[in-house]
Amino acid sequence: MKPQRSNSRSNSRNRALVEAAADLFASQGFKATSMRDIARAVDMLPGSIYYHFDSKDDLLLAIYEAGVAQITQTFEEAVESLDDPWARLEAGMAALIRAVTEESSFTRVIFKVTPDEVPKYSGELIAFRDQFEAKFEELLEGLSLQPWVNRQLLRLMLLGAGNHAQLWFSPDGDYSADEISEQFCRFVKESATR
Amino acid sequence: MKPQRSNSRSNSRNRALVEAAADLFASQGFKATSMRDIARAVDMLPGSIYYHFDSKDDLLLAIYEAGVAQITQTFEEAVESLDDPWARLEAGMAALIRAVTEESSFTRVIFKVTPDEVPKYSGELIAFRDQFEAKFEELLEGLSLQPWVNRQLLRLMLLGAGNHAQLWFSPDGDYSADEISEQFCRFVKESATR
Amino acid sequence: MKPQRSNSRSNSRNRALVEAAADLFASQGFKATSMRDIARAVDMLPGSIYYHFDSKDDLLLAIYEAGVAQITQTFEEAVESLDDPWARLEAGMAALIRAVTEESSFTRVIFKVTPDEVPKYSGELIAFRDQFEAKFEELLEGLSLQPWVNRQLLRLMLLGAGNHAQLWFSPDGDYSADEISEQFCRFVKESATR
Amino acid sequence: MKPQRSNSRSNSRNRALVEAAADLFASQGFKATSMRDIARAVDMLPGSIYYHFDSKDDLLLAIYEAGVAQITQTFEEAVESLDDPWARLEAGMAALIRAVTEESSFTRVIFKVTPDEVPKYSGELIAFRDQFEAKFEELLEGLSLQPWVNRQLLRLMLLGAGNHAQLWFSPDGDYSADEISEQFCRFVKESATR
DNA sequence: CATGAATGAGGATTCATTCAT
DNA sequence: CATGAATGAATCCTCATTCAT
Repeated sequence: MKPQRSNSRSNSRNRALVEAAADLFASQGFKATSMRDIARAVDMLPGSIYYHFDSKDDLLLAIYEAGVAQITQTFEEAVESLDDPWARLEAGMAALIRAVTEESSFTRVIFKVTPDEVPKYSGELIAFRDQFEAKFEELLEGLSLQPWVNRQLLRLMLLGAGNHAQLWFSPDGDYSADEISEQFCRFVKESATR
Repeated sequence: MKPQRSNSRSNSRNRALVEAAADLFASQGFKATSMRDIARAVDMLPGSIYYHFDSKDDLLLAIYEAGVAQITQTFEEAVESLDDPWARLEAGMAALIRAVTEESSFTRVIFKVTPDEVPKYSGELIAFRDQFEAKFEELLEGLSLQPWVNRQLLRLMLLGAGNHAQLWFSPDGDYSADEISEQFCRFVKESATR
Repeated sequence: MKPQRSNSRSNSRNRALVEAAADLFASQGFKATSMRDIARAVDMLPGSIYYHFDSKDDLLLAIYEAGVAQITQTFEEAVESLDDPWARLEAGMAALIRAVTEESSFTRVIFKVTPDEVPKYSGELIAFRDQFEAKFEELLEGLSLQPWVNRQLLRLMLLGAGNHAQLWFSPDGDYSADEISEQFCRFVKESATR
Repeated sequence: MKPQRSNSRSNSRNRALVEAAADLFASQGFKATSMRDIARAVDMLPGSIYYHFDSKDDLLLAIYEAGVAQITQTFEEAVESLDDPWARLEAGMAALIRAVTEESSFTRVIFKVTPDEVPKYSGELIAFRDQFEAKFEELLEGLSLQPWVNRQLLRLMLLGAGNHAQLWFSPDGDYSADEISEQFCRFVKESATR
């Protein structure tokens, strides 16, 4: 009775829909955004959204997917041309901060909406997050560090610090994403390399 | 016309009410927790809650207030007996991680529910948060650091890293709050001092 | 289990209670005024009102009773010293307008709150209203009128006109209750006599 | 961001909805009528009403609008074929009495529900009322009256008398709207001319 | 005389969702 | 592709009232 696999025809309206939803989820949160809000933003009726997506949860899933794809790409582009592991870390960190703040709302949704808000897909959402964190982990692998350094905790510290920027970063503020990244990484570089 | 300091009589039921609400807000989030949920948890009727608090928002305000009081106290107790600035930082950081994770749900609410979820009181909630962050800032003032260190960004990094622990920390996990704090602070200490 | 006949001990608090309720009923209406509103106005708790009155409806009943007593007295005082039937009509009409507007809120309640808002006592309330209207009717009996005049409709016209003043009369307006009454009565006098 | 002229699609159900609401508002009052009551009357669920109207207040606004349109039309039809100012007054007055009593409940709502019951729209509601009263005023302008007559007070007297009929008029009673109007106007005509 | 605490029913409104057209 | 109309359950909250103390 409902043959399609993951109901999301990709045409112009569909794109606008996802973008509007991402904007709203990123700025107000998932629960606080209603289907009405989204519909209004794309000049549609609430019911019409269901032609494109089976549910609000599915919409979020699509946004997460697109967001991870995007941040991964941004991340890789920032890093691929660099050889020095520390330069790569710094570039990656800067990409994270940008993703969490300025960049498109797709990426911001990933860090704003936590998987446990959508039990139905929490597994998938966590998987998407992990997918990105794995990229980040790779970055750390390239570093040669002092024996006292716990790589897992280092990763968590940097991720947390970067993530947190979404709460205080302002494009008009005193620091750019690059400057912030440089400062954060310097603590690690100066301490963890003899 | 009637002073009434913000409707919240303090007796046994009232306490249970706030605690139940804090538990739920901390674990499910503010929006996702209904007054019904809270009422059920304390075996009350939803309407009865309004004898104790004027609104759901006011409940959150009370929790924030209690949470900040508690974390501030925990924080100060952890730090006051210590003289060495780095030892103080480490102890403070550990207190933050504990507050964000194990400790009573009151403190967890502060880091889980963001002020912008409650427009009516966002000002007050931010003030409560700042109150704690000021304590944290004091800690950093005691440190003598290299000239390249930006104290503001350092504070933000540590706060973010600690804050983030709420998402991954597990009391049964590989590391204790103390161990995590020690690792985080070591990056700073080893790099930022001579 | 509840011996008292019409539960309304008359002491100071009781008086304040009825007055506050009358004020609120007169200005906001019966349905729109909550027991909480009334309690707040006399610095009591909502539950405490029930020591004095058995229900909100009973409160209204008491107000109606007091209101009718008062308007009747005002009315009689205005009229008793006069002999000329037309002068009596004019004075009575002026008393009505005052009752509906400036005078204590007790009388205003009678003309603002309609009996059908309180099914339980609608009979009693109507009786109270009739009690006053009877006074008004007496006034008309003294007049000698042309045969074409229907006394019942005349009464209804004057009552309606006076009643209506509650909606537009202002103590700071262009006309006093006396002037209004004089104008209204003049139409009747000039046409209905010889 | 979206004009939307005030949410009220016009089709069959919508019409039934407004009519049912008008009936209930006219007979029980605005505050005393719940959305549940209205929904039950049209065999809908309470929530469904909100597809057609944004709020209970908006429903009242729509009814007022329709009511004023209707009474204005009735009024004009009654008056337009007549030339004699006194005949016009009498016809207009009769139309008012009918509007307040027998006629559709739309018009009755205007005279039963006072603007101050709905603070949000009290301005608009007053404007609607004024719109009708202006029609009534025009009627008086055509009359040549004695110098002692205050046209404003005359208007208020007639309006009040007519308005009041809603409380006592019965279609099965002793008098028709025409008879009542004739009697009321006669007082004015006989006194105020020559 | 009154309070403190609660009840239970009902208030308006919002929600994600459905489905015939 | 989308709408127009509705559902049903849940939302926060307010109500008049009760009753042990």
